[in-house]
Amino acid sequence: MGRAPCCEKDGLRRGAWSPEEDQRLLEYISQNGHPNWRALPRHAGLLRCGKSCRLRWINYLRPDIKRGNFSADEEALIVRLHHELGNRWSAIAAQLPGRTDNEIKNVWHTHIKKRLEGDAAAGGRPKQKARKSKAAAAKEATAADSSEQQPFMTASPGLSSSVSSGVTTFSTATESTDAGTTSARLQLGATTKAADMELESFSSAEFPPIDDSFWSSPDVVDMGLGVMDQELGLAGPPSSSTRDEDMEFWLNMLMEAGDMRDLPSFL
DNA sequence: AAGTAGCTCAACCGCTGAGAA
DNA sequence: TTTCTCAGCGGTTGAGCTACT
Repeated sequence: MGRAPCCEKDGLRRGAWSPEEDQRLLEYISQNGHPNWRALPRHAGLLRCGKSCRLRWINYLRPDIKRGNFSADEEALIVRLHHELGNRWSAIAAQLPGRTDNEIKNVWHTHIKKRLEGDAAAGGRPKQKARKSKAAAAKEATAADSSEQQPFMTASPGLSSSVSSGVTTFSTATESTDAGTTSARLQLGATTKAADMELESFSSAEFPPIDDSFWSSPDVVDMGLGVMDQELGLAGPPSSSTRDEDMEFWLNMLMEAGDMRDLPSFL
């Protein structure tokens, strides 16, 4: 089967996008949408291939992209979803509103995976330098700005200690105070249709099929996230037994991170 | 202050599946 | 049914940045 080349290499720009290109793409899509990525750059006057435009839009320019570091509960959710779905980053991203598959993939490989491995190897706290790039700082600044614009984003000064007390791997010096901590939980109800389809179709010998109602059930929304509610005083009366079990679940998961294959028993 | 090593993340590459012809 | 085109996905890369020596 013949496959069209990604793009004609001749005359097309590659590499980092300039602000002008971003502006052009943004303006074009806001006016015309993106019915045809392949034709889009030509119509928009961009010397890029459609694929590049699509990636730039999805991973950076889309207005609903959430900036800033991943919160502890977002990371916890990623850990759980990765355990359930494997490297299906788009399916995982569908459960994290405002996050892209690329971003989640990067975070998994650069943060979460290392922490889990560190825990498994050292049986304790992973070593990670307290580093913060300019880009990350800028992102955080943007996140702080957007948190003012988006009421659902709640700063959580107490999060680091509270979460780390139960889930040691999710607390680092660089990521202790994130805006948007509760957004993932609050937006979980807004499961996208695509995600639903993904989850409907997901079924394997290793994992049982997941019912749609699973994702909207209070148990799931609370799983590993309810702790935050308590700390932040956001939730009603805690159901202590389930919350304790949740804590125990995450502890076990992270303690056993070296042997992730054994985890499906929690399902 | 300079050099080096390690980290982050935006972007690219190549493959797959779906839909149209 | 076969062929072709396209969008989307996951894996990988490398430039730029920061911490460390």
